Amino acid sequence: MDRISRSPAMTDVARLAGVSHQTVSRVLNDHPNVKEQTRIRVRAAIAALGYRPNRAARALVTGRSQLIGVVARNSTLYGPATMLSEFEQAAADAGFAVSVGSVRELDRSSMNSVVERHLDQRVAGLVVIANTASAVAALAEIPEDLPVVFIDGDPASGRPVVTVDQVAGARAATRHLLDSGHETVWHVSGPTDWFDSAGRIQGWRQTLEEAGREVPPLLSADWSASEGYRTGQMLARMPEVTAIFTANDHLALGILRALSERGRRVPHDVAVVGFDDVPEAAYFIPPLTTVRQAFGDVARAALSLLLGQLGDEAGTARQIVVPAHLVIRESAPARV
Amino acid sequence: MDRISRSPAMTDVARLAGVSHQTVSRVLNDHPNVKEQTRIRVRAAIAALGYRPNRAARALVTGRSQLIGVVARNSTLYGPATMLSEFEQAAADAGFAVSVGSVRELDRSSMNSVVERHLDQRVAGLVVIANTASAVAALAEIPEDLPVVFIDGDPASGRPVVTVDQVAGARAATRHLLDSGHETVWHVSGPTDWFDSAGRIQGWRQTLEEAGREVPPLLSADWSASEGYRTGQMLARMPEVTAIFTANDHLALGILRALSERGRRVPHDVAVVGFDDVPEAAYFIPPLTTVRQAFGDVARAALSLLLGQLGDEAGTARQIVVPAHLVIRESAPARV
DNA sequence: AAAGCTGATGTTATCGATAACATTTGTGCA
DNA sequence: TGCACAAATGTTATCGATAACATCAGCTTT
Repeated sequence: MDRISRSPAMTDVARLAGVSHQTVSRVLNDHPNVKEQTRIRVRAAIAALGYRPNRAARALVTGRSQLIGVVARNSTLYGPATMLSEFEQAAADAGFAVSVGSVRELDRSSMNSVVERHLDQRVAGLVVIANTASAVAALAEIPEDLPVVFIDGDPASGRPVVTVDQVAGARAATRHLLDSGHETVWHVSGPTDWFDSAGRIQGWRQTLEEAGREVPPLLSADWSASEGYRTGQMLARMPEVTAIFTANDHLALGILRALSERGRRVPHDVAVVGFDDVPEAAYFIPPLTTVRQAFGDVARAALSLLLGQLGDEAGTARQIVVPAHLVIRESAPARV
Repeated sequence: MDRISRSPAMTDVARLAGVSHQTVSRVLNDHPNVKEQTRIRVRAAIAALGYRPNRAARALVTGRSQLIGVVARNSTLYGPATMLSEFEQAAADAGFAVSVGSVRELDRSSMNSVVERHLDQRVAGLVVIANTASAVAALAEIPEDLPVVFIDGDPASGRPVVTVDQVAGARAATRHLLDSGHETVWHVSGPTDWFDSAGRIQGWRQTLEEAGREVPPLLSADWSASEGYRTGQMLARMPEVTAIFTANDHLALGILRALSERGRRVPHDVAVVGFDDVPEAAYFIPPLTTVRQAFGDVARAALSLLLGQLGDEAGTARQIVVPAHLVIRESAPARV
């Protein structure tokens, strides 16, 4: 009766194949000591019944799940969303499922509750998109023995980290503007407590200093078009500003609008370079020169670092840096 | 020895509290028949040990997991990404974890493999962001008895569906343009096989017909700024085009650029209305009038429909429609 | 030919929870 | 006072897999 409704278990397969359930388990786990003929018979029984191993039972006895938890602050932003999607694909290929845990704020209690939720599920490992030092600090509760990989985290934390080479990206952007003949480059950064922002600021400043140029005051904003606009309104009134490097494309969008309202032409009067290369950056007015980050590579690198820890291979890399490269469009063309 | 490393189980709590493990289980599940004093003692033991119930064990014996699978096509787009994030929050509040499964393509085999992955995990239910009829068709493999909710799916499918009122949104947009004095409104739609596109087309067409206006030929594109630009280049050359309603904000962005290049002023020469209200829409040049969808409401509605099915309450709603409303900005102001 | 492997398979214990049933304790009422 | 019934708690079976150990052929090896 209830045999029909219940989904088949290993013993059902065993009965049909005329073997013990342990042999079925061996076939499933590719254990060598199974006769080829038996293996085939078991496989046939599995297919016939549409058998599907119960992960809960497996997790219970082995003590490990095939689940990776991802903690993200705001998976609505282009970067995190892309990363999450890419990561899920990579994890699936490696036989892992991905459980997400978004958090609205970075305070300790929200972070802890997300981590708790993941621990409840007995995730095998955690990937944390931790953009700020405070996020890293709020994660103090993560047990030492749980494998973790940080994306964009603090390289000095001792935990494995995957980062985009923000410094090099920012250098390329700044260099490009100087090479186009600008005297100096202004920078509108993201929130200064973000690692990403810090790297971009550093690359920008270094490049100016190495070229012996004046370093204008740093302007910082959140990542939104809205703050870009407000900052842009100010910059648009300053005739000495001829080149602006912004920490992301949405800031750049706001700045472009402020410049346009003020009648300052881009790139003729002011050149603008963004960061991210969101899909629509090519259709801003004018099309945006920006720095592209290889999010797919970041996701795959994070997975490989995590799998390295799961396999307790002590010798795996602790830090991976993924390059960023300049994409030149009209907002800051190759030459003025 | 190994007591230290192993995370505490229910029996450990029971021993410390001086009760049986079953009593611990009762406390955990808020069973009424537990003396208050015992309850307190057990709670204290739980806290003291940092005990955390093993979901795998629970899932094994109850036969149901506290896991909801989400199938999304492209969680990088603003809509799906926002929805996913909101959904995760809502699910967490209800004690459910969320496992994501993205697919790059909508073909049958990718869809099936995602569903398989979720079934392997014994998800309690599935939420499918199925934007096209083909996606729904590709999901034929979902077992009849697995609770499923579609977001943006086909209302005629018989499965519970949550949709945004695309028709009403499109009507509001079109109506607004007509009210501003335009003779007719051109529409650049998304891919015509998307339910969203179909609803928006329908609302647009209805409104024009009811007003006795000429219905211009339908232009359709994918959702990208890139195709918006190409379509915009064509529209910009047609002096009779004075009002354009686009199926999303990124298309609108491409069109704005094409119009700008051609020297057609927005909104003076051509008014433009988008759809989505992405956060940066207010900073397009000019700021975009658009239709906002309440993605958070969609996510919560989907969750409630799903939980309704899990609780086998037969009488729950089968379809929820979430409103959309017009946000007026400069690309199509209140009056010309 | 007996001892000793090794490969193939089966048996039983186990993970950590809930379900079902059993037992003890407590309370109201005739 | 004692009986009936409810409340509180304990005992044992169970879910479906893997781990550990046991068994049993069929081969070497000396």
